[in-house]
Amino acid sequence: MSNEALALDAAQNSVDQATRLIREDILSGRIAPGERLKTAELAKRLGFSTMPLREALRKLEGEGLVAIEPNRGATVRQLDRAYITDLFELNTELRIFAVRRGMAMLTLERIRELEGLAKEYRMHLEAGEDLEAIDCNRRFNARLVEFGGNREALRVFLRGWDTIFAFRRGYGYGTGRRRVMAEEMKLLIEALRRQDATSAEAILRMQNAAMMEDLVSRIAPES
Amino acid sequence: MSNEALALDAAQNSVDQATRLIREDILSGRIAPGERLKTAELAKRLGFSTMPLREALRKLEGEGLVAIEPNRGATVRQLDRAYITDLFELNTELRIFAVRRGMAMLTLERIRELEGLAKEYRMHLEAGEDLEAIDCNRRFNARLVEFGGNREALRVFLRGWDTIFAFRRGYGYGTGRRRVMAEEMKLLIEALRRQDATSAEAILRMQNAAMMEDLVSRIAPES
DNA sequence: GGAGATCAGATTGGATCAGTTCTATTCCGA
DNA sequence: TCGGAATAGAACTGATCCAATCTGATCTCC
Repeated sequence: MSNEALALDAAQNSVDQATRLIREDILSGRIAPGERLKTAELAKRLGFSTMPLREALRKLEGEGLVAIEPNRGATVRQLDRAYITDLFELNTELRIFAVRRGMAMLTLERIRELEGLAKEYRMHLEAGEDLEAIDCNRRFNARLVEFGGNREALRVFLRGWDTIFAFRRGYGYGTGRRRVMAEEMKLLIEALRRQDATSAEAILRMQNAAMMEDLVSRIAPES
Repeated sequence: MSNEALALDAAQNSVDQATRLIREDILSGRIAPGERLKTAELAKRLGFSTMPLREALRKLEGEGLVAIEPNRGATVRQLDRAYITDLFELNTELRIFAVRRGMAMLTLERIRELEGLAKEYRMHLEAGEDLEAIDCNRRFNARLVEFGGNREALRVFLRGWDTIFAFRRGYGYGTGRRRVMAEEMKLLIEALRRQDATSAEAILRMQNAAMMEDLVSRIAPES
């Protein structure tokens, strides 16, 4: 499991280092879905022996990021349409769950933190800094789920989020949704301030519907 | 990821076979949480060389079942109280989500299938066949979540369920809840028949509260 | 000209081995 | 008798080797 997504990698030995490097390469899009991961090639590129890489690939197989077929080696896992939409829907549900559960424990400080992140998001947006905006969006939502207080939900959410974005990178982002997103953050925070779970849930569901439409339109009809 | 929990293991090579065997040993409780998994010992017991076992353990590390510390080897992951309760709560939420989402797509045939499983559960209960009853309960709930139509939710649910039960095995089950459980299955099915999502959700939440209380009472106060 | 067999190169799978790190016992001194 | 250090053993880590398998290209035959 991605304990490392929360607590950082110890990464003292080659296996952990290699795992982290390959994982980053996949999630950042430097290695595309479907691409083969040959141990010899990775060994040369990353400077390890093939042994640690074999173990690293197995670990990533366990995480679901790569698929290993007997005698054919590892490939970056193909993410089909159903998988991505299921993942996305699940993540929306996790956010709603977190908001409902965390509403009572929300402090003013936490709301301010979310406001800060929303503001940062708008700034990056206006400056045209796409990558920073995306990262900020991730931090906003991760924090939102974290305030729900269920660490397992957060773990599942983060893995899903990263996988979805690794996928979207290949298909491009919809820039049209960006400004709406900033507006939705604002509305959500207001709902949180009012302790209005119903409104918050409605906002998240609307957001889900819009994002899902955008997502599906980019994916080939059947895959 | 436990693709194998859904699609069965191909298991042509030693690594996949070893992974499956060790996973079963852990989830069935034959190997206790915290116990060390020495490659040499496993190699002798399972009849493989140490090489495939190293990779198998890495894969299980990715799945979150074992923890590997540098130069100290693998141990069955320790499941603390917060982890288990978070997992349990998440699973309840996933069931509620599945019921809400799957309600509209419920056919009479599916409801009958659930009824069949509920009946089987009662029979095993009266016959005192605990293990069969537990397995039946798992199938009932897995089917319930599956009818929700979100395969990712199902995957997360199953992994959580298996982990929780691997944990409970060590602390013993509450036999007092058994008969209530059978009653709750019945009520849930009735609610599904009436397309009454609100009732169904209420039943699941009540069940969650009762189970959680039972669970927490068995765990040491702090761990 | 196309389909299937064949063969060489590339890649994975499993095994063994030396080096390093950790663990647990033992031994020595206070 | 207790505490700490030294040591011996066990286990893990990383590297290399060889066999088994796959991939892709060429060649032959229909």
